[in-house]
Amino acid sequence: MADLSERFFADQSVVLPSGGPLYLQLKRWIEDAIHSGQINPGDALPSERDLAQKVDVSRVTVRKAVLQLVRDGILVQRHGSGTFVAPRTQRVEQSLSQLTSFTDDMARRGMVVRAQWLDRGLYLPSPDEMLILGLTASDRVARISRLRLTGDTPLAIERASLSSEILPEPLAIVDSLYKHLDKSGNRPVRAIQRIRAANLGAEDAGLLQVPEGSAGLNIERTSYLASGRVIEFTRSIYRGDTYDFVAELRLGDSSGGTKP
Amino acid sequence: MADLSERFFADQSVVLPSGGPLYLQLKRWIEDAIHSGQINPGDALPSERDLAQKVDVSRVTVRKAVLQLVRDGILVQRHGSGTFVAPRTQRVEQSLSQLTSFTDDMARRGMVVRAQWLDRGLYLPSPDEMLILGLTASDRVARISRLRLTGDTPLAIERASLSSEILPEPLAIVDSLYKHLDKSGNRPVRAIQRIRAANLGAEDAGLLQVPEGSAGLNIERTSYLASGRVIEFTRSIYRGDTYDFVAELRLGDSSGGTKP
DNA sequence: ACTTATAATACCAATAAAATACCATTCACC
DNA sequence: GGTGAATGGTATTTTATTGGTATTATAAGT
Repeated sequence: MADLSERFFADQSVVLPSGGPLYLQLKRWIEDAIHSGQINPGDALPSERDLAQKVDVSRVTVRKAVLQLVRDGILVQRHGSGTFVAPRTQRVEQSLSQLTSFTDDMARRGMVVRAQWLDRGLYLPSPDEMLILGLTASDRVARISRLRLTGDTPLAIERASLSSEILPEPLAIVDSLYKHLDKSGNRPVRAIQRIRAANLGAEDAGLLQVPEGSAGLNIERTSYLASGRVIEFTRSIYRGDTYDFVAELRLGDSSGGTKP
Repeated sequence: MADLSERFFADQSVVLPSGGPLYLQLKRWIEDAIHSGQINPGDALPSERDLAQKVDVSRVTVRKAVLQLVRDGILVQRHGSGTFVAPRTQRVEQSLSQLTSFTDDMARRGMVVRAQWLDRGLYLPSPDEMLILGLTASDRVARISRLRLTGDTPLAIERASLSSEILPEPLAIVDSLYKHLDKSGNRPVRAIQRIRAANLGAEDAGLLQVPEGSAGLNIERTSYLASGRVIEFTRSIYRGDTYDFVAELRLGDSSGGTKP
């Protein structure tokens, strides 16, 4: 603890970045310390009282700065334990979530992506859909399927299923499904994704313009609202030869224990 | 805040890293004693009560330090017998479990996984290996490949490539590649992973006992040292029908930070 | 004059750290 | 083979440190 504060305050003088209220100066300063690598994910911040004494402000002022950083997901607090820099995994997950947005992901690779509707409509739910979306046989399910392409090269097939209660008019979707959901207040906050390899059947292979039996990436994603309710179930099939899925892993440190 | 330096100094002339909780200071002291050769693998530590009395802390405090070292694989305890320094080969780096997650992952599904060597040796590097590992045509590359199976069902093929500088004797590997690397001080801290679908060629399909052309998950992983240097490059091929890859995503919040 | 944001003070609650007392196992010795 | 002194293992309690909250004072903006 004392050690950390020493490190923490070693380079910078006790003079805060100027301008604005104290707690904002302090917030910016902590952010800088994290971004510049002086404090790393998993590290503990000095206790609020230590920080306050060192910078010579009241503890509540420190707290106000810290709380904003907690709200932003930069810091994590544990009552009775301490304040810690949030693990990078959250940020990795955030970057993974951008896979959610197919268009963004491809645009990052310099490709212009267009979509072509395959189907939009209300149907009787399949057993799978009833099970996952929690529907009864008398409910209706909204299905949206489209083909993603760059130029004339098909890249992926997306088939989304939602309760008709959430998406009563599938034809009303013009832009992104997620934007549409967001406008109606149904915003997914969490998703479980399963990736596996599969050989493409005749229909999918035809749509993707590859030989039947070619390898494809099969990604199933179930999205949840903050309430925990399932909002959407999507099965995507990517051509194995044009799409890959990149992720960064951070290998943990075994050095243990509770950080003071 | 208490500091044990003086107490240690009284009996042993060891400079103790000061600061932090007592049990952490003690833990660091024991680690140093082992690393500096004052205690050797196989040797017994003083009993917990003796240590406690010598350092003048409670036995539970000693125990907390010892338990962490046991958890890290540095020490081994035998009820009624004593505490001993673990032989080097037994030390398990928990941190690497995320990398060698294959076994854990399968174990979690109730499967017992075994491995079968396909190849271990030094070769002339392929262009890919030269590029990724930073080798010249006159360097040699160490290749390790093995088949993972449950019972008699093959699950995956792993092919790792390393610089011969890092792994001069591939045949010396008996257990885990990562344990071996750790012993020689080459410890990966970061990895980039690429997942894609691919149709299996004749050789791989034969090893995995599936028809040629079946879909497989192709995972390429490049591991980095803390210095940023590439240490290892692994291509794994999983059977598409027996392995899937599940991940949880947290969908980011687009709302910005504070607006003063 | 009133509201708002900021900052300080004092106190509450949860957790970790450390100490105490007691239980279970091993193993040398009789 | 029994027996006891050694060992590690566990439960409970006390204390210190941490974040959490309510209240109050002050300065700036309207």
